[in-house]
Amino acid sequence: MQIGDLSRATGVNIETIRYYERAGVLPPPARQSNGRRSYGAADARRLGFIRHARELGFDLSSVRVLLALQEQPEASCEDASRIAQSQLEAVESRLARLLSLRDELSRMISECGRGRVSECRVIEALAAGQTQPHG
Amino acid sequence: MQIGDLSRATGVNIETIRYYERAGVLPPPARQSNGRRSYGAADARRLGFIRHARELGFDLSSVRVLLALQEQPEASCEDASRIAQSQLEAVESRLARLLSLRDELSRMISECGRGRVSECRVIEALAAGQTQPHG
DNA sequence: CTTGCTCCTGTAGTTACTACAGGTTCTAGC
DNA sequence: GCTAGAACCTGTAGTAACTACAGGAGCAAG
Repeated sequence: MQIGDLSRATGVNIETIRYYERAGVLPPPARQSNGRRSYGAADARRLGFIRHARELGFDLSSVRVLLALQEQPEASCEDASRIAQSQLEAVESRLARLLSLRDELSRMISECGRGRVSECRVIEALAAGQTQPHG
Repeated sequence: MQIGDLSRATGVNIETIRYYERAGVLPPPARQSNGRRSYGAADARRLGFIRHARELGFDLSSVRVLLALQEQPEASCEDASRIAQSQLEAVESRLARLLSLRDELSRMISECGRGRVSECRVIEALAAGQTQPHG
């Protein structure tokens, strides 16, 4: 499998695959006699794992830890669970934040009189925010 | 007001204030005779506006547009409303995505047997994801 | 044998900052 | 007047996770 095939198989950009190799989450693959990268099914599985973890919001350093854990099946599961737990907490706090943003944006839009900017609630809402406390 | 005062007044990092000047969202301020930046109340208001917009998830190019609109009060409100509307849509889609991530993470964690990695549902859940379609 | 595709390396650009190096200026205390 | 230490200045580089491009090589088809 050349890099283009792996890209099509996994939906991951070619440049991103090479980036993952530089970043140390994909091992340097074997090379064909002409110097081109040669991948196998294991690489596709690993890349699929990485892609899914990234889509779940794990950063590459967490992915590295998860991959290392995966390679020692006798190790404890707690590290993986802890990473997922902290990821869940981050997701919960992003959720709470986004919910309040949605409310504020909805309110801004519904209050916009569709008149002149001087009467526009959108800009006023943004300007008003500066006096409110923020955590 | 020197840059440090403005920073304390708005809660925006000094380096970030200088960055905003380079990025063209804060106008280059007057300088004291010693070359130091000198700000007024209008700058603090503008920076508060920028900060609030950034907290709402607007990127700097949207902030630039909103600021430009703000400066021509005779213009139509529709541009501002449209920016807020597209922002709302982005927030809604991020919300939907995060909600499903939360469910998947919760499930992963609750199914983790807290045994060996070989039985770990967290890693398995990530590996399994690769065969599922993603939009 | 030329066109065009895929691949290679290496570097620079992206966003929104943040951090540092190396230098100047101001302020307070002695 | 002198010195220590803030606070400020410019300019550059680092961050994450890519993305894009320059410039060159190999390969397959017509």
